[in-house]
Amino acid sequence: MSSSRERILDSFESALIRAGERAATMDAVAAAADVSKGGLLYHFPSKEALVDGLAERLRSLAEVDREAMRSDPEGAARYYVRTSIFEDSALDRSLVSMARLAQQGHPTAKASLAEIQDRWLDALESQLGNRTTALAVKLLGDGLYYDAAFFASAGSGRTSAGEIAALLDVVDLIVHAGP
Amino acid sequence: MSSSRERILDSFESALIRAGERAATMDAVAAAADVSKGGLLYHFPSKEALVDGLAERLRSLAEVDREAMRSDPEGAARYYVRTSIFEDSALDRSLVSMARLAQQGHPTAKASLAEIQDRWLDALESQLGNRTTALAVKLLGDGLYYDAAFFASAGSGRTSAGEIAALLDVVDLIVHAGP
DNA sequence: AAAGGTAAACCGTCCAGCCGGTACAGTACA
DNA sequence: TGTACTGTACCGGCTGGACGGTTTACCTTT
Repeated sequence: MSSSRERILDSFESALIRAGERAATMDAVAAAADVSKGGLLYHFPSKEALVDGLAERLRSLAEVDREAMRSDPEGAARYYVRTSIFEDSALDRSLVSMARLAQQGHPTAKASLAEIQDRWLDALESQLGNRTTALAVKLLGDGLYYDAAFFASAGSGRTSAGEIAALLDVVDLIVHAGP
Repeated sequence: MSSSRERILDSFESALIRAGERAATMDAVAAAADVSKGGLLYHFPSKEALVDGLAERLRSLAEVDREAMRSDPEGAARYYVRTSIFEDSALDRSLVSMARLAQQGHPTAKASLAEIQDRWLDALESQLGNRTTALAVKLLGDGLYYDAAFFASAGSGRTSAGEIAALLDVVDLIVHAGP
């Protein structure tokens, strides 16, 4: 079985995604992780520590993703939009849960997300050679991502595979038009 | 002075935008609206009623905006992206505050937002005559909007006016390429 | 015009319950 | 013997909501 520490972080993420920050209480997380409250506080002495743990995990996952984006055979732009459909990957979950915290005004979460966003934009720009093109591609992906994150539990799969394919054509159009 | 009812709704919005759902307590809203807690509960007998009040206001603001979009001289696509920069309008505030609630898993807020999103997409599609083009334009605007909503209090004006202008060129490109 | 009535628009306080966190004694296992 | 917990009991602070007044505005009736 995975370590208690990881299980706790997973449970914290799940609670955040499913029901928001308010429902992600220490008691709820401990119960979901099959750990006593004392056990939870042994690993993470405060809720802030729990958030820090999540932020660190997100940072490393995002770094791996940026590397994958850089070396994707279809190019960074297509990669970014293609992977912007919410498919419940470790990165997706980490990102959405951090977004939930950021929306509550949590400073650590906000800073963590802002940093990651900037790095993604930089990575796109360095490959596409153009700030506007990079921004347009990123925004398109972000729109897709946020919509999915918002309505994840509602109408599942609001954007179909066919629509994504068509959208990728639009991405090609934007990228090729760039100087 | 504006009516207590409107002032309460405004205060509720402000609290949600500035500090998230958790900080938007009944006490805080009452204090900000310069009304006693009893007075607040007179107008809105529960927190749910407060959300309903916000949802209704959002619905009517969104309807006005769709009408403006339909008849904009520059076209619906440009209008949508142009107005996706968060500029603290009544609609912006209403939308962001409802998004905060939706992120907390609030059913009314989720449904309200989902409905509005669909209508916007329909309005874009009916003018652009193409689903994919409409979706691309909408996602671009959504990305812009969500980013702004997330980092509103952080780096103010993360997307400059010049970048918006360049982005609007990209919008033209997408729209003209459509069949 | 004075008196009386009434309903809407509030005020201030109290309460049960939940939340994060503390404290600590005990336990399984390597 | 130390590490990694469990379980329980507890606390202060905050939250949504209930509730019983009180003020204000506007009629009627006399």
